[in-house]
Amino acid sequence: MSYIPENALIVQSDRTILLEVHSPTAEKALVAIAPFTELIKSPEHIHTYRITPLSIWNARAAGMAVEAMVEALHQYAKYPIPEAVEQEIITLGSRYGLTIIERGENSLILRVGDRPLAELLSRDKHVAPLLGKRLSELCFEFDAGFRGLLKQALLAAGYPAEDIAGYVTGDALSIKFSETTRSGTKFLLRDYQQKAAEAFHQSGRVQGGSGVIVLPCGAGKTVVGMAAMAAVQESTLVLTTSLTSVRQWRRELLDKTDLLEDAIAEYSGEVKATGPVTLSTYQILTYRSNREEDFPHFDLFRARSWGLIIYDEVHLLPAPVFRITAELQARRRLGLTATLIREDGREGDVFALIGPKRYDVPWRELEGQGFIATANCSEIRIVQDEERQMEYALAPRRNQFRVAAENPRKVEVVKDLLERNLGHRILIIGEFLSQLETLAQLTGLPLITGKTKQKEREQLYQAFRDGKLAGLVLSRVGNFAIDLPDANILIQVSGKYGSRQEEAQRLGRILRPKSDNQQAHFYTLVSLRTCEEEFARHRQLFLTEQGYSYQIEVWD
DNA sequence: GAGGTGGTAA
DNA sequence: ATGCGTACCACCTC
Repeated sequence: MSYIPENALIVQSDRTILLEVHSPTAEKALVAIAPFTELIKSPEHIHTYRITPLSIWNARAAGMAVEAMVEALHQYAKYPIPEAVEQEIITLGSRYGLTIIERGENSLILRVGDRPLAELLSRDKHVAPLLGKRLSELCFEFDAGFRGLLKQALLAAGYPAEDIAGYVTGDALSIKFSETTRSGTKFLLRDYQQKAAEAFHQSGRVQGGSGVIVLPCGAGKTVVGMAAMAAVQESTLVLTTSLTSVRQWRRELLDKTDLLEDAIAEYSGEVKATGPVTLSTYQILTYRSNREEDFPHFDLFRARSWGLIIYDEVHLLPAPVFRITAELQARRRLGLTATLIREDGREGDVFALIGPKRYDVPWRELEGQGFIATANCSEIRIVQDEERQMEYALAPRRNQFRVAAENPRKVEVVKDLLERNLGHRILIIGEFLSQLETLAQLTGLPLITGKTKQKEREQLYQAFRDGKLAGLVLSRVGNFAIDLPDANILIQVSGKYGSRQEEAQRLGRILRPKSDNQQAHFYTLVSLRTCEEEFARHRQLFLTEQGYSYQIEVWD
């Protein structure tokens, strides 16, 4: 058995790949395998990647040959590659492109690579009903309305289609980036943003595109969306998760492009307008007054001739929107996200209906180039007063978490941290309103909760942005308020059961690059000898998996 | 602008 | 691991 010690990879038969970070060939190995694998975790010494059918097909869609994938593994593997893994890459990888959707004279055509597959598919339970007349041994005609459904069915059958049938031309829209933003600073599209937009616009064999761009939080996904709009030059529908996000898009569009106010419309609960560029939310689209009814706001998709539909945070796209997207396959579609992983496991629908992954950049790389900040994480463990310990011990189990979370001694620690980080931009985030109210009072910082009026929020954000406020106290609104500017210290006084999602979002808050190169710091406060410790362990795991270092301090 | 509904976190 | 209970969002109607 051959063994090459200087190689960085260990390929295992469960389709995971271990990468030894300190190996001399680690960097090259990573570049070689990144296109067809997914990162699972990245603690300090060994990173874990995984090969999945979708990761292989994404690479194929990006033009990577099956042989190149196998070769990458052979070249950098420390031990021989398990036969099964090589076989899987070859069989799955070579399926991509065996089915092609193309434009016929009056309809769409499914072209199949070989006869056995044509027979197989024409008998497939889900594929067959969507196919129309068989034009030849290898070609089937089908109804253009089934384009999305057919791609879903083919993917489910294990033969993802390459769709080169092209797109309709939407209403023309003139949009370009401004050289200077309206706020007066010089605007330059970053290299990776440019590449991402190009990868989208020139992907596949047909000009213009469909697909997903994956970028970490804070890397400027909105800007990439705008670059795609500038490339397409047709009217655009932007779908987002929240109103805040809608407003953010509007602000960014006005700030960085030559679009005028009137060209950008908002379709929301408040205003139902459409324009050459229309911004809306998933929530209004999925609204209906009762379960049997149709979705009244789906008309928005037909309101204009959209040349491009942008799905912001595409990993959160709700199921009904998938359904309508299946009918909109002739429109260009761009998905933006920080992660392709969906909680409901419908990654395949994103692949089939929005499109393959067209571009991504590893977090580390952006960190290295200074586009997102590096973060230090500390956990501060705080002893409870004896009285409090008794209260904790006697509390019914379901209340214990709250007792621990609201440990009054956390206030001292917060005050100390405020002093230690004088002059920094500080956010304090917590779970329980009563605790946050106390904290706000004692620190003299303003509190923002769900009840705070939108207008007041914006004023406070602005004051914080201008440096007139040293810090803000936030309830869970802080998880969503994406327009919070440049903070570099985040203090988490209580959190939900160590929720990973929440942790990631909150961490993302402070990952925007700091002009003065200050390190971002994430503190989380935990009461000693309480259930908070367990949740903390959870979090440590998460942080280290994500490649962040953390320290523990004890406060007593 | 208030108050209700139904969704989400996970 | 899960899920209780709490908090929040965005929609609707009036």
